This record gives sequence, structure tokens and C-alpha cells, in this order.
Amino acid sequence: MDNILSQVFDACRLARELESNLRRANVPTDPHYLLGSCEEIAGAFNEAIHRLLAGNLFSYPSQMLSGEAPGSRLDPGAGEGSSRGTGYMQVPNLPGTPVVEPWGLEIKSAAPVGPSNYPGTPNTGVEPFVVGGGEPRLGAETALSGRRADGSLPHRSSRTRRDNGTVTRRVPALRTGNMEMPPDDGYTWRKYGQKDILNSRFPRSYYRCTHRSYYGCEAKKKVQRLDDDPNMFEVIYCGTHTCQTSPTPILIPTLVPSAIGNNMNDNDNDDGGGGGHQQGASPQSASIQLRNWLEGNPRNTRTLLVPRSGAGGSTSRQVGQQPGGRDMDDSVAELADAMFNSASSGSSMDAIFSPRQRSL
DNA sequence: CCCATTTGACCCTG
DNA sequence: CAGGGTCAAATGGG
Repeated sequence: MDNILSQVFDACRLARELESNLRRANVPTDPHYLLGSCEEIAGAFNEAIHRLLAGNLFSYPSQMLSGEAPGSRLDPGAGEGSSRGTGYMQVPNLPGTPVVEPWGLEIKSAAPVGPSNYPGTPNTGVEPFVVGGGEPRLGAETALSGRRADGSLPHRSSRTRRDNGTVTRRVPALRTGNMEMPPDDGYTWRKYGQKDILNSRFPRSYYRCTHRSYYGCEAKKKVQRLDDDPNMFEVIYCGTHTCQTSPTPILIPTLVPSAIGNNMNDNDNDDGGGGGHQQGASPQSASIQLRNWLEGNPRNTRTLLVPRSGAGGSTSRQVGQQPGGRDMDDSVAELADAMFNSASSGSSMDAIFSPRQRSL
């Protein structure tokens, strides 16, 4: 176990080093440096994950250990056309790498059918996202039978999803920032409703993609706090983020680290918000910019990337997506999300490191 | 002024 | 009819 902790600490150290470098005025401008660093960090965390899994600390499905992409065979349609689904769930799967959730969660891909939770799921507060229907309290998630049928477009998530195109995930509330909201998933959402749900202490909130009017994006999500664990949210994603398929290229001309979080937001010019200031129009997280750059910039040295396909899941601006799987690259991108995304957390690093870890 | 959130009413499905 | 999902007016913040 010490060995594992050591590995974790090592990964934390790498991340801190990167953060430190990025914060310096004279930060490296080489995106390759960023990529390399992120990969190194992701690799370190993945190593820790592997060790944890290998240690049978948790009763993870063997497929997680083998690196078989969860859901890779559950979702034949994954990645076709728009692999972007909603939030992080649309990240295409690719065998080879354990999936690390941007919120620090191990993606529990779904069993093809059956119980939503794996037996023996570690009680770490990190629960697998649930393939629809598995969660009793939110069983109504299947009742996407609102007045309009536009919310039930086939979901392109490559992660597990059910036939009706919904994916349910459980995410912990942020330790920092607004505890009333689940961690930012990289998309911009507009709340359009809230409703008290039968037998639930907490109301369910309804969100749709902010870019709905602009891109006609029909992605939606429902967020509800768990009765038995108010620190956890159950997020049900529905629909596909078509806003990412906008013909408008979202490229970052130059990746200037100092631009992370500001200049890179030039990409937001295509934001339907038209310069809004609230969540929906807030600048995309730097991680999104980074990912977009990594994935969309034609000048990007793709050879640096692990062979991959498709964009990661969380960004609302992925471009150039292809069918395929999820791999280290996605982990890197998601790590970047966690690292840079400050949309809903007070500290970017808090998104990935607990205060204790950071104090190490 | 624009945009997001709130919230009560309405609609749809089972 | 009950419950869930959505609409849209009202409200508030930047």
C-alpha cells in the first residue's frame, strides 16, 4: 500500500510541478511540453490505479484491469458520427487504458445489462456511473417522456448507455466551491427547470445545453442529489451535444500557456451567448481549449498522441471526432480538464487533489 | 440589455 | 390521476 501511496504522491508531485511551471510568467510555450507533462501525470495516476486494482482493493471487474475499454463492446454505435455525447460520457472507449474520470472517478463502465452497480464497488464515495435504470430512486430517468420528444435523441456516448440514450452517473459534490452543484463537466448548461421528485428529499434540476439555440444542441441533463448521500449527485445525461459538431472550426492558433484561461477564450467567439457573463457564456475552461488545440489544431503533432480516435468527452468544443475508443489521450485530456477547469471549483488543483494531498 | 435562474402551470405518459 | 418533464413569465445579476 505504501508503494501505491508513493505512486500517488509521485503523480501529485508531477502535477504540482506542472502547475507551478504553468503559473510562472515564463512558462514553456511548447504544447508538446504540456502534452508530455500531462501524459506523464496521467501515466503516474494510471499506474497508481493499476496498482490499486491489481491489489484487489476493490472488486473491480476484471475488464477494468485488463484495460479493456469499458463499454467498448457495449456500444457498437459509439463514435459513429458524433462521438460526443454529453459530458464526459461520450468519450469514446479504446482499449488499453483505465479510464480516469475528470472528477477523479474511475469510470465504471457498465455491464451490458444488469445491475447498475458492480458488486463490491468500493465505497470510496466514488461510485460508478450507472447505466440507466439501475438506480431505483431515479428510475424515472427513463421517463424522458416530456412534452417534447426532442430530448431523446439517440445518445452517442460510447460509454454505457441505455437504449433510450441516457447515461446516469454519480458524481461527488465538490469539496470546494459550490456544494449545491456537481462538478463542472466541461459543458455549459442552462437550467430550465426544477422539480420535486416523489420520495426524494432533493429536487431534480433540469439542464439543457446552453448552445441549444445556437447550435440546436439537444443535450440535456438532470441532476439530483442522492437522498442517502447528499454529497453525491446523480447526473442523467440525455441527448447528444451537437454543439460540438459545429462547422465553425474551433482552433487555437497558438498555444500560449499564459493564455490559458484568457486569450484562448477567443474560441468563445462562436459562443451563442454572444458575450454573456453567466455560466452559459462563461469562457470555456482552459482544459477545453487545450483539448481543442490538441485535437483540432491541424498543426498539432498528432504523432505525439497515443493513437486514438474521437475526442474526449467533456469539452463542448471537440472537433475532428472519429469513431473509436478512449485511451490515454482521453485521460490526459480529462486530467487537463480537472486541472484547469475552474468553472465550478475554487481551486483548479482542488479538482484533482484533496487539500491533504496538496499539502504533501 | 442580455442571459441565467426560479418557479408555477401546463402537457404527456403510464 | 399521479408523476415527471418542459415551458415561459418573472426576476435578478453583470
